Amino acid sequence: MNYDFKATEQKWQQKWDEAKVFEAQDNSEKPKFYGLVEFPYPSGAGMHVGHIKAYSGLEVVSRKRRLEGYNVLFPIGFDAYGLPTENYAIKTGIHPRKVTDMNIEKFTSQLKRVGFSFDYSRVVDTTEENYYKWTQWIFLKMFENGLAFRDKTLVNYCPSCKVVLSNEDSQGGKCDICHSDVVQKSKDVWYLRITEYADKLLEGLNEVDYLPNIKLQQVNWIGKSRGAFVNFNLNEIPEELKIYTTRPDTLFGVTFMVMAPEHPIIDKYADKISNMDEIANYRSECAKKTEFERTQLVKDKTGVKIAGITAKNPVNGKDIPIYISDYVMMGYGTGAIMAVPAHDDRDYDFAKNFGIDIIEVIKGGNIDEAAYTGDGEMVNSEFLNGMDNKKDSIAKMIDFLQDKGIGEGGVQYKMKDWAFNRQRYWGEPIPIVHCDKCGMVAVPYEELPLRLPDVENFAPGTDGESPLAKIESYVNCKCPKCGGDAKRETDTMPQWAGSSWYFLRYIDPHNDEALADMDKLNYWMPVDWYNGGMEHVTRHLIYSRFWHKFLYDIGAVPCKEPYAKRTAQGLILGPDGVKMSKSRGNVIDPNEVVDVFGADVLRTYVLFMGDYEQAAPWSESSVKGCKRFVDRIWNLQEILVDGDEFSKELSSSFHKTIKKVTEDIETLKYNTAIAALMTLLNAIYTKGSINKAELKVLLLLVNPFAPHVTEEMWEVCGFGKMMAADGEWPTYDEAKCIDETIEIVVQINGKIRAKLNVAADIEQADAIAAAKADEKVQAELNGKNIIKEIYVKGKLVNIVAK
RNA sequence: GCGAGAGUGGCGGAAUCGGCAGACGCGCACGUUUGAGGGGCGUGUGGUAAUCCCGUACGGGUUCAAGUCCCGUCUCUCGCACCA
Repeated sequence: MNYDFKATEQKWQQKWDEAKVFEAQDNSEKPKFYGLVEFPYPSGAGMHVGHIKAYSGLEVVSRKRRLEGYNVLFPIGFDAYGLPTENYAIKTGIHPRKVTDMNIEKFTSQLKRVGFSFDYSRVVDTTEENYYKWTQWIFLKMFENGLAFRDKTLVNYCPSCKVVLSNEDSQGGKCDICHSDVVQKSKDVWYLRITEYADKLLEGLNEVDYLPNIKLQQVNWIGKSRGAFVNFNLNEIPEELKIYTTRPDTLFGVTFMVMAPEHPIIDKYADKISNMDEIANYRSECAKKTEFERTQLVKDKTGVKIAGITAKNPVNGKDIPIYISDYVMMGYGTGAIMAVPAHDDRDYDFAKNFGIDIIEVIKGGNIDEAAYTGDGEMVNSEFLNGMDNKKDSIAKMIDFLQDKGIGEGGVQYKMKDWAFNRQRYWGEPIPIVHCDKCGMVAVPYEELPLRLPDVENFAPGTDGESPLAKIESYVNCKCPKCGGDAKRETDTMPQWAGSSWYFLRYIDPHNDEALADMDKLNYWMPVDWYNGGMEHVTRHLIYSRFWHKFLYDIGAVPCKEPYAKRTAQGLILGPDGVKMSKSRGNVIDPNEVVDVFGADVLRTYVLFMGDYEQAAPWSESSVKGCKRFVDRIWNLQEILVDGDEFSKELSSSFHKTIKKVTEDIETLKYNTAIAALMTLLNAIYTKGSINKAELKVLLLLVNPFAPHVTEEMWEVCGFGKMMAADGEWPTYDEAKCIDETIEIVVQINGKIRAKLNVAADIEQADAIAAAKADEKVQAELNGKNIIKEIYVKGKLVNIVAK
């Protein structure tokens, strides 16, 4: 009796759809479970098996939860704004709306063929008006609260093409398109003040259950450091140079200072500087370097000494020179540093290059050879001498700075404000109007959504502007405040915008009054379990936590943290062991696997192929192992007998397997859960029969992995109408997981010499006696003195003898 | 450079409160069924002629007992990267 997976899978996908069994209930007495997977970007290439693995993890958990009696929300949607769609539109002339719809349709059909239990009544598409209306609403709330602002920044700009380029498109300082020199251009851009939430984002990590490495990556990304701000008086001009340092203990070791090349003090006092030519030269050379190059030149420190301005070290009054160098960046701290060559590698390299004094202030290294960055006793530091640098001297120095009014303790973050705009068409329009009289004015809430206008040509405008800038009917408008002529903002939001709050919309996807109803939010939030890729645990996860915390602060959501738990799956590599990519031609299409082996096999394999969190290569032949597994489940019907309780021979195997599968699914150990099911299946075939009570439990256990074949058998065997609706997850009895007899190992001096079958509850004395009674053991022990006897309960006996 | 993780058969991977290394699957071999084609069933499968012995990246150590703990070295993957 061959299993017709094609017909069966189609049959049940249709039945589930018709019965709406996977639709979450908003009003339910049941406990809730909200499982979230990262919604895909619907690219033209369709899904690959990596998507399937990413969704299969929580798919299994969701199916299990339903059988356990939970009201489950397991939604899916599409993060559909983005460059590939736009580029495709530029190339083909097909409107991005149309491209997006086609791609979503393709993705949906792929998802459905795999039999995922998503709630398709709640699909969210970030490019739909009634969705981005609320993305814009959140932006306006941020604008209102001073969290969205405009500021200048340097961007890669090609003067020939007149476009802003990403770092990737300007490698080597040349424009990717016309190969002319790229320059750094100052441009007004939108920012979201995420730094204001840095501490909240850090603190929030204490109340969530993320994998430790995910938490750590977030902590590193935020990059909080403690230190001090210190003001250095400048000798020739009436100005202080403020610096930030994490090492106030080393202030006596300062022998020079360095400013970022673009530091404003230089231009302000250009007339006091006698070598501005040299400085201008250095600056233009730096401007040619892309950020990429700038970070490559780690060892070779370059720079220019500022002639005409020197500083005074505030702790000892010594005069020190000031340099500019591109190893100091305007974007972090104050754009200027105090340099302590004796105890900082970069300052050391610089000092060696420029022949600057190196003064040791912490004992422990050899400053003739290298900077010493470790800890030790303070020297050459007046009132700090003799102290431990780490323990006392930092606090003492900060006290000193504060007393004298020349500095104070402070913190800095590596995380920068979020550059929140793109000069592109296919994104959410930023709902702001520029009025000569009123400045930047928000589009009134009742006018949302601010619709993306139709255009013919999606290519970016000249002078680094968005395609929207070319549409006069869009750009020209009236100021909502004064009614005068005004112009619309023409930049759009970056791709990260829509994905920063989508999990809220799933809760109430059709709401016109609010981004989601508060009662529903109260019921469903927070997300109980969020799974996705490791590549998103910094940016997307931080951004969306930021938005959520802001929404909490304005009372739009009921909880501080959006995700109670976060895990991450590993990649599926190509059969050649490298990352799947179109250019390599090693991409596996899930449709092809479903065609040949069926959805149940695909689902089982992506979870069985290895540790869920680790990357693993695709193996066509290993898929066959899972095919056999599914077929062997089906063929159990041939050896089915009556019975309404577990048979004696299989009872403990069943209890053990229920326990193993129940626990493993909760800890991402899908591979060992499936292995346990295979082991049980082998035991059943060895016995030669399975009764109805046993089959019923087995089908339930296998169902989250292979739902189609188990549903069909559930019906055929008369266990019920539809497992997804009437099945109940089996329970186990801890006491019945234990076998009556067990095998213990007998070691002599740590080497295995015999194996014994004994009663499971055997005591130490009996076990050792039984071991000594063994023939082989006696032979080994002959003529030796027993020194020690060790018994590990249920495992082994070790006899130490000489 | 910094941070995190990982090195186990021909392959994917099991087993880490120290206690039978290689579960489960692939592949392979032999047998069987046989209208035979990426079929089914059974047996075997770390190395070795071996029931001895040797084996979890490499070198030491602790222990009755080490893949697991400690010290040192090497390699790979990922993230961040001149963050003061």
